[in-house]
Amino acid sequence: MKPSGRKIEIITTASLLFKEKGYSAVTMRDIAKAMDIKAASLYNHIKSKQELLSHIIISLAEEFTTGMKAVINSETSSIEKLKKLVALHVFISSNNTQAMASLNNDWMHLEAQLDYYLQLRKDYEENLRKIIKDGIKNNEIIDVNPEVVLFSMLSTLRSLYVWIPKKEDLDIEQFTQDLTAVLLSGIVK
Amino acid sequence: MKPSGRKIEIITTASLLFKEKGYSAVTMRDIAKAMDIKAASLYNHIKSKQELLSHIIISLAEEFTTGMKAVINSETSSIEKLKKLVALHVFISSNNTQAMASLNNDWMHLEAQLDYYLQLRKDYEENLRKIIKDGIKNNEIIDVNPEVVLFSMLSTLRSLYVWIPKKEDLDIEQFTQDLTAVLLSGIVK
DNA sequence: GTCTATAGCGCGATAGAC
DNA sequence: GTCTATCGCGCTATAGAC
Repeated sequence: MKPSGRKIEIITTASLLFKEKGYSAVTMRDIAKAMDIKAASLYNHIKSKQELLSHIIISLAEEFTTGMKAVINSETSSIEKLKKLVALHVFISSNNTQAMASLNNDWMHLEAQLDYYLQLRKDYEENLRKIIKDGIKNNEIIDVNPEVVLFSMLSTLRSLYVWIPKKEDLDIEQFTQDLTAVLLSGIVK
Repeated sequence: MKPSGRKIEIITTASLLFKEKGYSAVTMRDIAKAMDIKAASLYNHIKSKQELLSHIIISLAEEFTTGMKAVINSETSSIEKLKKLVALHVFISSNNTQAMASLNNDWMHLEAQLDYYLQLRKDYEENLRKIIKDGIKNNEIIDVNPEVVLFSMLSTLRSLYVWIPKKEDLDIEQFTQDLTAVLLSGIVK
């Protein structure tokens, strides 16, 4: 059930504003003004402000879930899986820089879909944790607390949306390579 | 001008709620309710809601600035400076887990002090960038895009406040060591 | 599909009693 | 130092004209 036409425009505009100020600080009047219409007109296309947030966050979260499934089902080494995940995050983040902000910062304002979101998030983390632990068992990854590795990787991957749009003319291929190298092999010579 | 007594309690309560829902979604009535008083009573101790946010963010930002100055003035290798910065972030974050949330997520709602905050933040990043670039020149750090290193480190360090309180009985010493190892030397065996 | 008008509510903040 | 009462405003959302 992909929304279309005017509704897409509203969602896109909302994402942009949610990124700047956060869901709670953005009003329907702000969204309308950015589209040069009146706030009441928005309701001809959408049901509520909450519906906007919900659509933005859930569709992105499901995209990550789909990507994670593909990685898990690919029969490669743990390190190779981590490399695929870095690429997945760079890909999704660079194509959804605004929506990623809501996913990261406004999920707590979800209402009906909050539990579903939390489940997707928990499953994603659990899958990543398993990849890391398997890598340690396989002797592919150093024997350090897997929680520290999980935290460090996820923090960086979740912040990509802030960083990517700041760098003009970013070569995504090159960037993915550099980031993978730094995350996996560190920076010490 | 350290605030004292009841004012401290208000700031502490506000930090806690700001972390849960963000500045804009927290009302003065929420803060008052958490303290078992009425919203109007808060104004006997503070000037405005904005004053709360401003105090929380600016005092923390200045703490980071002070820490960064000490690191820069310490005459050691670039790698040693990075290690000190990891320890600085772990130290400040573990002692201010709530306030760190506002620093990271609600700075855009600052009014009078927004420009000052942005300056502190810019200076901090600039100082870290210089440490990294010097490390590359010195042959201490691998020759990769310094922006990627800057981004990756800062993302992880800025997320510590989310992660630290989730781990009960965290051994801060051990954690700092593990995190430093992962950030500097990577995870590949 | 957009408008004007407005309902119904909650917000930050103030006044003044105790 | 906390209270009750309230001001003035902005919010989401709806009703109904065009």
